[in-house]
Amino acid sequence: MPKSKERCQEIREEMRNTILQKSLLYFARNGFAGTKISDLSRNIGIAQGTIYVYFESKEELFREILKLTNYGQMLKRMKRLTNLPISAAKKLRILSETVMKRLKEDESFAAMVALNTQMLLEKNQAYSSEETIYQTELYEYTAKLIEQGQREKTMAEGSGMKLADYYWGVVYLYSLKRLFTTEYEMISVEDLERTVRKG
Amino acid sequence: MPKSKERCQEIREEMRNTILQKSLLYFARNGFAGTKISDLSRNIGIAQGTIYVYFESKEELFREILKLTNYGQMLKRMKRLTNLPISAAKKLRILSETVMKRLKEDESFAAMVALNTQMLLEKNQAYSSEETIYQTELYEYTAKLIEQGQREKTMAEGSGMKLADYYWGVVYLYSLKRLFTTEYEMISVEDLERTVRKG
Amino acid sequence: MPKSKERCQEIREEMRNTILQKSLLYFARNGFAGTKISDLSRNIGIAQGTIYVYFESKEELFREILKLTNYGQMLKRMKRLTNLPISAAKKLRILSETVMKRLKEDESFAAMVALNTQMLLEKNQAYSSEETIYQTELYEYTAKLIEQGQREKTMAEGSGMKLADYYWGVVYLYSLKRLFTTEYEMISVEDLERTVRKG
Amino acid sequence: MPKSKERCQEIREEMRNTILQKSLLYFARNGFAGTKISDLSRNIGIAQGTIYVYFESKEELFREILKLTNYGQMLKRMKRLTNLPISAAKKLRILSETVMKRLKEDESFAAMVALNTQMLLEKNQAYSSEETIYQTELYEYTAKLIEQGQREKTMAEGSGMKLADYYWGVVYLYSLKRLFTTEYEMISVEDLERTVRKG
DNA sequence: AATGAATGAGTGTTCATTCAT
DNA sequence: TATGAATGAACACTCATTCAT
Repeated sequence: MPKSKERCQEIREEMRNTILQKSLLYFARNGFAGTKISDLSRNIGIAQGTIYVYFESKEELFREILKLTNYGQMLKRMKRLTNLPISAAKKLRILSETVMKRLKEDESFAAMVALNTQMLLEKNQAYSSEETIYQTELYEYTAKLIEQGQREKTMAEGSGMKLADYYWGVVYLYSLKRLFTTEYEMISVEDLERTVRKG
Repeated sequence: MPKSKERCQEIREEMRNTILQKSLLYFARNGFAGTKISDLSRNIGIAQGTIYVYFESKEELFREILKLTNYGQMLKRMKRLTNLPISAAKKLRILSETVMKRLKEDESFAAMVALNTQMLLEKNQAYSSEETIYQTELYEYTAKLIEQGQREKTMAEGSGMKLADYYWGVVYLYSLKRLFTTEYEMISVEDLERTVRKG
Repeated sequence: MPKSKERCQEIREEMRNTILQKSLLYFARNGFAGTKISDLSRNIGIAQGTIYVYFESKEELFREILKLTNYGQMLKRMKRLTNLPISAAKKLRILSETVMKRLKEDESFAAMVALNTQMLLEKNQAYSSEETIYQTELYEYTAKLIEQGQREKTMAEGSGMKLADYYWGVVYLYSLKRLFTTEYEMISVEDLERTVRKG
Repeated sequence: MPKSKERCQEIREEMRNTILQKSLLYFARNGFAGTKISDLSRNIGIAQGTIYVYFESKEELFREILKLTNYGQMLKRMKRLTNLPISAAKKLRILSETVMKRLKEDESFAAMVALNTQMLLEKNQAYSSEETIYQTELYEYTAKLIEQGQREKTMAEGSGMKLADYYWGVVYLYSLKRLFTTEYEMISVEDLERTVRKG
C-alpha cells in the first residue's frame, strides 16, 4: 500500500529543509568551491545520493539556499519602520536592535547575510537572485532613513546610499565573525549605529 | 662571467614576484578552493608547470602569498605612532589617512588585508603564519591607542580590543569592496574613524 | 474461500506479464545498458520497487524477457513445413508470408527477434539462453529448406547455413526498422525471398 | 624551452586520432550507454583524464566519432558512378565490390556504417549529424541507380528508395556481423546484389 | 503487494601535479 | 628554465537496489 500522499509530501519537505538549513551553514563557511558534496552529506548524516533526490546539482542547491533568505520579511518591516511618525534616531535604534538580536540568536541569519552580501559583492551574475534585488531595496530604505536623520541633524553627512551600504557592510562583517570565530566580542548596538550617526 | 649567474638569479626573482603578485589578487578574489592553477597560470600568462618551478604546491604558493603582507612595516609605524606625544585623536587621524590612502592606491594592499583577515577570521590553523601574529599585535597597539583616547574622552566606550577589531574589520570590509566591486563609494576617513570615536 | 488465493495468483501473473511485455519493447529499443529501471517503471506506470517484487534484478528481468520468445513454436512449424511434400519455393513462400505478417502485426515479435538476434550476434555468453539454441536450430531447418531448393534449382548457390543466416538477418533488419522508425517502407515477401532465391 | 609548436600540434593530432579510432570500435560494439570511459581509456592505454584533454565530454567524443565517417567520399564516388555511361547492373557490381571489399578489409568502416545507420534508425535527434544527411543523399543516388536498372529490366520492381534502403540495410547487417562475431560467413557480392536485382 | 525515499557502489568529470621535451 | 600534454586521485553525479511504511 502506498504511504499516505500527504505524509509522504511532509517527509519530503522536512528532508529538503534539513538539507537546506545544514547546507546554508556549510556553504556560508566554506564557500561554493570549498564545499564538497561528500562532506556536506556526511555532515547532514545522509547519503550523497539523497541530496540529488531533492536537488538537481550542487549549483541548484546553492541557488535554493540563496532563495531561503527572508529579506522580503525584513524589507516589509523596514518599510513599516520608515513610515512611523518617529525620529530617524529612534527608527535606527529599533532596526539595529532587531538586527543585532537576530545576529546573536540565529546562526542561520548570519549565514544568510554572509552568503547574500558575498553574492552582492561579487556581483556574481550566475547567482543573482531575487534576493539580491530585495537586498538592494533594503539598502534604499535604509538610505531614506539616514537622509531623514540628516535633516534632523542626528545622522552623519554624506551620501545616504553610501552610509546605508556601510551600515549593512558592518552587519555583514559581524555575520562573518559569528560564523567563523568561536570566541569573539560582538559590537554593541551603539557601535553599529556609529557607522551612520552624527558624532 | 659571474654576471650571468646574478642576472639569472634576478630573472628568477622577477618571475617569482610576478607569480606572487598576480596570485595574491587571484586568491583574494576567488579564495583558495576557488582558484584553479590552470586559470591562475593563464591569467599570469605562463604555463601551469612554471608555477611548480617556483613553488612546491598550490598550498606553498598560498603560504608564500600570506608571508608577502608587510604587516611588520605597518606595525613598526604603529609603534612609532603610539609613542608620539600627541592626542589619540590625532594619532587615529594619521593612521586612518594612511590606511585609506593605501587602500585607494594599491589593490595589492586590499588583497593582503582581505586574505590575512580571512585567515584570522577562519582561524585556519593550516595557514596561521607569522603574519597573523603581527596582525594580532597590530590590533593590540590599536587597542592601546583607543584606550588613550578613552582617557582623553575622544573615543567610544567599550573594550579597546573590541573596538580595534571593529576598526580593522571595517578596513577589511572596504578591502573586499575594493577587490570585488568595480563601482562603489569608498567611505571617508571620518566614516572609518566613527567606528571608535566618541559621538 | 480458496478463490481469493487463485485470484491473487492471477493478479500476480498479470502484473508480471505487463512488466515483461513493456520491458521487452523498452530493452529492444534501448539495449540493456541504455535501459534505466527508473525510466522503465515510469513507462510501465508502476513504482521502481514493484519490479523488484517480481524480478530479482535488472539482469533477471532481461533473462526472463529473452525466455519469452516463442521460437519453440516457430521451430515446430518449421519442422512441419520441412516435412511437407511440396517444393522448397512454396515452403519459402509460406515461411516468408508468416514471418512478414507477424512482423507487421505484432511489435512484440519484432522486439523478440531484435533482442534474440542481438544476443546471437554479440554471442553474449551471460545471456545465452535456451532460446538462442532454438534459434540456431531454426537456422538449421531453414538451411535444409534452402538446400532442397538448391537441388530443385530454385535457390541461390552457396552454403545453406550462410543463406539461412542471411535470410533471418534481413528479418532482424526489418524488426529493427519496425521498432525504431515510425515511417518506413516494409519490404515485400518477394524482396525478402530474393535473399535466398535464384535469380 | 617550449616544444616546437608544429611538433606539439602534430602529437596532439595523433593522440586525438588514436582516441577517435579506438573509441569508434568501442562505441560501435557497446553502444553509447554501454561504453565506460574507464574501460575505454584502459583499452586505449591512456589515463581517463587524457580523454578530457581532447574532448569535452563522452557525448562530444561520440559526436566527433560520428563526424569521422567519410560518407562524403563514398557519396562522391557514387555520384561519379551514376554518371558513367554503363548499365545499372555494372554500376551495381562496382558499388557492391567496393563496399564488400572495405567491409572485409577495414573494421573501422564496419563500425562507421554500424554507428551511422543506428543513428539513422533511431532518428536520434541529439546526434543527427551532417553525416546522416550525406547518408540520406547516398540512399537517393542508390535509388536512382536502381531506377535506371528497372528501366533496363535488370532490377527488381518496387520503390527505388525502398530498395536502396534494403540494400544499405544489408550492408549494415554485415557490418554488425563483422563487428560482433569472430567466425561468420560473409555473403558474396551476388548475395548482396540480389536485394535489388531482378530474379 | 506496492510504494518511493534512501542508499552507495560505480560512473563521468575536474584539476593539482608530474615529466619528457 | 619553461612548456603543456599526461596523469590519477578526488570530486560531482547516476542508478540499480533496498526497505520502512
